[in-house]
Amino acid sequence: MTVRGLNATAASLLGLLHGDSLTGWDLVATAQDRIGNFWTLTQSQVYRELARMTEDGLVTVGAPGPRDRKPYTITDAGRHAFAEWLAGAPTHDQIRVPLLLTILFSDHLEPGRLAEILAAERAAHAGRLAAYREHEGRLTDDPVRLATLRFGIRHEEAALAWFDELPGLLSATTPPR
Amino acid sequence: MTVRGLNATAASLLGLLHGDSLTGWDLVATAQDRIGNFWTLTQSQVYRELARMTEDGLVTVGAPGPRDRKPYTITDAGRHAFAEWLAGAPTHDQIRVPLLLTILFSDHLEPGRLAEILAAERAAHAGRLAAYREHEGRLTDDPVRLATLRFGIRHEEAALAWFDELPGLLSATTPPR
DNA sequence: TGGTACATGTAACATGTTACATGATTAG
DNA sequence: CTAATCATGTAACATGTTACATGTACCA
Repeated sequence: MTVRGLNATAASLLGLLHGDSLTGWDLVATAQDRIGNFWTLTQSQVYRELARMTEDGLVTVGAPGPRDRKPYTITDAGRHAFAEWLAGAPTHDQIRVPLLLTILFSDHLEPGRLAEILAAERAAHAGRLAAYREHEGRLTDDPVRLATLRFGIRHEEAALAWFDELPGLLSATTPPR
Repeated sequence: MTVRGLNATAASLLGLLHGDSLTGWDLVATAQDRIGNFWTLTQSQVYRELARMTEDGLVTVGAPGPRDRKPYTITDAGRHAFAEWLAGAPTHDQIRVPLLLTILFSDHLEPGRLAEILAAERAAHAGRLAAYREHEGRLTDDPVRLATLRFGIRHEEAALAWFDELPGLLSATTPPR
């Protein structure tokens, strides 16, 4: 029951618990669906955070159902902790793009290999953009989800535009031997 | 001397060590300068990775200099491990945008608070973009660094465009009571 | 000679990842 | 009755963060 500060992962679980009670399994699925595009969390984390939040009195466990399903319900303390977390300034973004390291050190790479990597990465971004756009059409009713999806779309569009200007930027790299 | 796989953080240190030998302190500063915009690493991590890589024979420590400065030098094994890491497919991007959680759950927030948060975030992005653009002017000679910087610029431009379309997207959110 | 920047590192903890172990229910 | 899926969770490890402890050299 020690009071601990919420992290964003725990907070998002509490956010998802504001409606019905959900089991750990449900939470994994729901999180994947609702925030999976911009926030990853694993099964392990979910169960760990649930155990911790139970200890802290932010959620309560209901009686085990059919397959040992255990519904978690948010408490008033949980709502309060969530509201406090939500009203605080969001922490800084975390962006780590391994490809940029590859590019930065690409002089230690055979030229052909870089082109391969870039092509594969570009394709992955294009695929994600297409999936987002398809999703976009089916989200006309939910403004906040649309807003987060739009962020993803903008992000992927920017990535593609960048991929397309890359050859021009890097052409000077190739040493003229 | 157990062989361990490289992680991106260790690899980037090896990348930076391809020129001169550098001390842990130097590496922190150099990393901040060269990859700081898209890859964070702390002092603690640097010393930990250096200790580990020394154990693994990827780098060697030179004789302590003036202020107990210890120059680290990459070994052939280190170069090999780095080359192998670099040629591999980059791992997937890691993007975590806490603000998107804030927005997704913004119905639990007083309306005015959301506007405040958005304004502050937008300003932060605008500031970063300005800094990048200023930097851009002074980078005409280094194509790979320019390429990574351009990624940052594209990313920030996308963010700003998204902030500007946000009010329109979210206006439907406000329940008409 | 006293403060600042340099330079090392450890300790403790928080968070995230991967792999595994266990069993219940359901669908075919 | 058997395979797939649901559902729990632990263990071990990797990575990242924050705070602290220690001392050195330089500069005003």
